[in-house]
Amino acid sequence: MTNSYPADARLRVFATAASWIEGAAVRQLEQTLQRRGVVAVAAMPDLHPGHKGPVGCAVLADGVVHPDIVGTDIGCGMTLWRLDGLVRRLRIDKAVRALERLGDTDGLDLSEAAAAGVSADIASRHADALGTVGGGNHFVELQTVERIIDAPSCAETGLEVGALLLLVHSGSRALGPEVLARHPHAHGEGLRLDEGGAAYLVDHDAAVAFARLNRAVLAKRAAALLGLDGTPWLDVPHNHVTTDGVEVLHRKGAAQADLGLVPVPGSRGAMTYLVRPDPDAPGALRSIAHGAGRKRDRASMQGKSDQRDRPNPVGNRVICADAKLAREEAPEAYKNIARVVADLETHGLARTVALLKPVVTFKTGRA
DNA sequence: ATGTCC
Repeated sequence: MTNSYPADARLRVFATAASWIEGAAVRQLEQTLQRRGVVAVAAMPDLHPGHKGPVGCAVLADGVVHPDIVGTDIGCGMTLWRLDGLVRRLRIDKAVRALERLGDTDGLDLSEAAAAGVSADIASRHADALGTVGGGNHFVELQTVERIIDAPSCAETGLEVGALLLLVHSGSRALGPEVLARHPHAHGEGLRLDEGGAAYLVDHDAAVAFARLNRAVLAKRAAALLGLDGTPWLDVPHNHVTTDGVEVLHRKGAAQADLGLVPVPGSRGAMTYLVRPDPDAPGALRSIAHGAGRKRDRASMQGKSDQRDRPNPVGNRVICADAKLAREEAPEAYKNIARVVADLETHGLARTVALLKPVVTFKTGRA
């Protein structure tokens, strides 16, 4: 059964019938099209309902910024680091014990804040948050290259089967909600760039920088705990605003597609697809899907098994001391990532470069 | 998503 999407020339939905999209998300798309200044919306195959609008879309507006499209987790995104190790030489139990200590937050090094474009004010007020994963769908994951799909691209980057990688999904922690609250806006009306929108964007950009630094600190800590040298490779936000001063491009759970390769993770029990986006794909607003997308909301997962010890096709170890969170984030709460990426390929938005397999997933060390 | 309900 296919969804019926709003008949609106401004809307493109990059999903086939195979990627089931909840009716509530489609209705939210309709509301998004009614917001002031919206000139185009690109919906991705991982689209699902969110708090103030659908997650998994890019929204282009003319002269107006809508802080509640981006929401609280300003700057959230994915960072991929390369590690100088091979999975066949990895001692899994030792790696699990090492990554369990990601929950400790003692002795964080703030020396890199200034170089990363984070002000001393923010760095000092949010020092305790720096290098912390957070909750929800955030994670740090040790991965290995499982399969090469695009051999020339992998040869070009030196990516080989069995290599180890770190994928970090996190955001601006408490800074994002603080920025959102500091810029009151009417739902649907947003803020014109010349009446408060520009001021929001200054604070927003600081949160984006803080989120990026937070991911880098997390990756650096994880590499150090594993005793492996790590090299930053990719950093791709999927919850933010970019603007040329007139057109305002919001991404809400949609990865930026003009920064090079993008890691598109499935659930904690599924592969991550490393893809090469086409930044000029017509109608896609320089964006692609940011993950598998939820197919079941968090509340509906309670009362089910947390699946922490259930074997999954990937066989990764999961560190998650919080049973409630483990249930919410169970693999069956998410769509099929292979299907989502197939939809991206069908529509010419991206090509798969390699499949990355989770080895150890860190969610949270505390309940 | 959130030093998430003190």
